[in-house]
Amino acid sequence: MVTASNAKDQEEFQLGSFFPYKVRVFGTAVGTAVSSVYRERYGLSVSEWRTMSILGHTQALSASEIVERSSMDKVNVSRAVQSLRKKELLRRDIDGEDRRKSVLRLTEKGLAVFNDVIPLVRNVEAALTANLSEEEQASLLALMEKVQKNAEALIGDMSADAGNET
Amino acid sequence: MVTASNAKDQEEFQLGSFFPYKVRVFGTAVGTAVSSVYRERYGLSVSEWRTMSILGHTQALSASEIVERSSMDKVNVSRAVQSLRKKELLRRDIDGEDRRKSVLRLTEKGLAVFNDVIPLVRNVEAALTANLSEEEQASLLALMEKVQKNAEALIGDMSADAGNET
DNA sequence: GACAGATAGTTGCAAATGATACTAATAGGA
DNA sequence: TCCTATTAGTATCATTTGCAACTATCTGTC
Repeated sequence: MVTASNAKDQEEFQLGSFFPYKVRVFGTAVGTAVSSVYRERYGLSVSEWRTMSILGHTQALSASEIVERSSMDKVNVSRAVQSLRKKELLRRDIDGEDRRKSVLRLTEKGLAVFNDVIPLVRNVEAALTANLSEEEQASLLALMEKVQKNAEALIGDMSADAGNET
Repeated sequence: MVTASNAKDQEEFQLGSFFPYKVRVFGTAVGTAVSSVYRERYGLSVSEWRTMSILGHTQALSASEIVERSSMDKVNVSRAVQSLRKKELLRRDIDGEDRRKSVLRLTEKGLAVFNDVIPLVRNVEAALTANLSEEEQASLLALMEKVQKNAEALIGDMSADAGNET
């Protein structure tokens, strides 16, 4: 038994019990369950849905304000806006004060779609956590947030390393 | 106060407190933290990493056996295999009994890469849950699994509805 | 032993995502 | 006023992913 610990460490890696793998599978399942609702009904992508749902209640924001609230980057938002305009769900005007800025709002059609989708996604949301107690739901959210913070810290570290060797 | 409940339901949708949105943001952060490790070091994609890690310890599987163990579909696996072969990290032979089947195993080079990456991803895994107690980790996994089952049930229902109207 | 179906894996096309570079407009000095 | 740096948003290209159709091989039945 000379080769014990070292060889074992490497040999026993099991994808199925690897935490990040489980997270990804979990996230994909949840994401698919929700997004297929608005995809099937209205052909909306995730970015489009996010954009709509942020505009839905606040109305009239610029693209960069949407970026701030949606964890999407500006490229993503720009494409969602284009595609929503093509579908006539969203209208874009130019800010009078600053002509770089857009003023985005849902059209009536867009608002109608949004209001139609809301109860559907709310149902899915409810079904996802139906068999969890209030405490469990709160705990799940809290733990996810904690892990997410750790992940973001790691990502930050890595890009810092990449840019800067000092 | 005539318009109370109905209007409110629709108006108050907040993306930031929408459970599936939180899950997606969480999953993306975790996924990015891990995959950038093997992407930056060896240019491996998630599918490639999964394929390697399944072959790593069991050795010599067919593509469809990888499909069963990886929550990837066969297209995904096929492409990962191609790309790993191009990098000479994986070797494919043809099964003598059934010439449709492939026999996949890591090359020496592939095994070396795999063994090199394992401690790195293990570190990330540890860092992600460093500030969670054993109980919290167990609870997080259990709750994710519960929600995931719900999500899979929903997805199953939806595709059943789509195919079949009776 | 030939033919219908099932199975293993591949290919091609379209949508989605990420990273980088670019254009247009504004702001802040000198 | 003019010049540089910033900011808003768009365009470009490479990767990734999903879906559907396709090829090759095998199995079972007649």
